[in-house]
Amino acid sequence: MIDLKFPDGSVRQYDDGVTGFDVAKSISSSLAKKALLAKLDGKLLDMKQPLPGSGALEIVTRESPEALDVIRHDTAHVLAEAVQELFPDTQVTIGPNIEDGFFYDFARETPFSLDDLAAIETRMKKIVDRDEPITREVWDRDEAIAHFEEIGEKYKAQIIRDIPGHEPISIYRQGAWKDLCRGPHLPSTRHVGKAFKLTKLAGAYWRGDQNNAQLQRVYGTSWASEADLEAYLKRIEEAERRDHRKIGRTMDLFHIQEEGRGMPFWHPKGWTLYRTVENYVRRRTEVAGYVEVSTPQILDADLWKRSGHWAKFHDSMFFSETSEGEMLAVKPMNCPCHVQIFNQGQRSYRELPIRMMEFGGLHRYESSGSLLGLLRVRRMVQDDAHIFCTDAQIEAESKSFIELLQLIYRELDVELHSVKLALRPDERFGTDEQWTIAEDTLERAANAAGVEVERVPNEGAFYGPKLEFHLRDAIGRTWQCGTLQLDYVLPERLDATYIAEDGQKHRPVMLHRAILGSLERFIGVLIEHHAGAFPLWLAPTQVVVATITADADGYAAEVAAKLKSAGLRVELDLRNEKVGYKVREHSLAKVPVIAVVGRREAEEGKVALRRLGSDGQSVMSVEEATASLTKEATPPDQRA
RNA sequence: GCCGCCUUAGCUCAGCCGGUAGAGCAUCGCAUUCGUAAUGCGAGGGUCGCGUGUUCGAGUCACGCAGGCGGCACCA
Repeated sequence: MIDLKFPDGSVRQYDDGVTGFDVAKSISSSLAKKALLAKLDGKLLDMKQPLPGSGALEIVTRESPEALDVIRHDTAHVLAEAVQELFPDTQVTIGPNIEDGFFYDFARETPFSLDDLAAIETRMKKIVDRDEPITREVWDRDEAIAHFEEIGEKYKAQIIRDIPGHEPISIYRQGAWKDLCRGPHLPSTRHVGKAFKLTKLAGAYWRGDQNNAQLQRVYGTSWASEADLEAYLKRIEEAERRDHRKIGRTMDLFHIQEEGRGMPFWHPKGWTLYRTVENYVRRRTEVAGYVEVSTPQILDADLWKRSGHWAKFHDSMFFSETSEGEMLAVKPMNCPCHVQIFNQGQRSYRELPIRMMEFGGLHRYESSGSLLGLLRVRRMVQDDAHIFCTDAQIEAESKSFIELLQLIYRELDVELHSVKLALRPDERFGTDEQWTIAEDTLERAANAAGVEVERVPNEGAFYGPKLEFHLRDAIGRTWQCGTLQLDYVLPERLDATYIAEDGQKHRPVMLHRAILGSLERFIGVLIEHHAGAFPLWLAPTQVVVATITADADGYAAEVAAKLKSAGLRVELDLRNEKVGYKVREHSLAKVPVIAVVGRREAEEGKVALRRLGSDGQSVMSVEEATASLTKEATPPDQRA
């Protein structure tokens, strides 16, 4: 006998071997009908799986949050069944659930087309209607491998081979179709429901390696109810309206054209935003004890060979041979240049740490398929700095860097999504011992600054591990913006030294760090976070002075001049248009403040301020308006 | 770079089975001076991404290329 404790606190006894389904039925037949999964001591089980022992039992229904992942996973299985019914020459591989949905990777000669997707979706709904029971079986490993080999599912056979020896090989049958899967699953295909939609088609490499075969990946979204699906589709649609490329065009911020793929042209308004962000970060960085430098855009390739970048990255560098036979390369990164400045003259331990920063213009020949608006470009400016310090200074420097980054993100009002610790890659310089120290030090510093890190193997730079600070774009993709990298290698390769207290030459450690990452990417994300409606201090145009009739033209010009001389970015709209038209146009252009003036304001020496997003106005004197707007437009680091 | 999709006026888009290009907004002109999210009338604006082919005839069909979008791979 086993004891089961229910959510209401009651405890009942059941026979050994009882299933979740039996228990649900003993409570009520309606519960048994809508039961999806059994949750025993927090572990999800199939309804038809015998409960392994006593514990706290919960019957999971469609409404439970944990049901959603299983619904999504089962939708992927229904997708695979539909695909194999319609396209028998297709092999299945893997099909996990992901945020908001699922995907499934298929192996087949001819790629799917969008028409195929529609047919597959129709077939999926038929499979749901068929209400095929889903049942679990445990197979012998070798038999399972032989079976999948025999039916031509070589990817499945490979997956089974890679399952650790002690784990059971569970096979799920779903009507006449079956798949290797860990589970758990719903009782039958009816429970998948029809609140799903196949969304996109993509190529994806087997096991994420471009040397392997390319599979056909089908993405879909799946929800517990039609209403949730509708809400999701609407959310995506709204997010697409925040796309920085779209806002960049409508607000006239920047453009990119064919002749300069990945190389943004900044328009006057976009450049105003850019410089506002740049100058803000410059001030914050100076206050934090950095010195700013500037280094050449083009250098002899020899420097990049010595640093090690040439060997690893010359495929994505711009370079050319001069008429005199010199090989010159366009700067893809600033680090070696900063070491050159450090190396001038003899450094003393008394100077350390040296925090050397540069808004460094870089060019990288990024692969054509990776370019994306401002978020992935070939020409960028990094807010790059290198801290040359001693081992003893690493942790404190790291911690204060992370705190500076947090302050700046807070003041720019962007939300940090996650912090990753990218660990040693296969191709690397330096000893394992150095790597271990470097990785642990970065994690300790992050924790000291109150940041939890997610360790990701293999993703570090060739010279050291990285902390990556990720932000999200409007549709939820994450982008590395800030970074902190600990490097023992470059000082060695480029022979950087200082004289320590003992009178001997020592190697400094280098911390590579950026807060925004690149101005381009950061501003792309910034646009999407704010949907173009920036706080006053960032807005390219802060105030539009708009007239109601031409009578007020002279007064409006006076008002605009006063606001401008107070340092505000002001435009004057004297066009012969109705005030409603002007309000609409400037509101759509996300101008934060419209100062309307008519005959009345002109007579009384006042302005009527209208804030973006509100439909009221507040009437005040020009002096009051100037004072309050100037105060609000002050960058956060310069406020009292 | 790889897979799928897309490319028509400055922008957003319509153009059925191939018969020779259209709307709204924007722009320009005229009228209107009108108090908080679109005043009216009129005009101009297109090598239909580029190239080749099929055809009496191609925006429409086929092939190639380029760029963009969504993924994958890459990301110092």
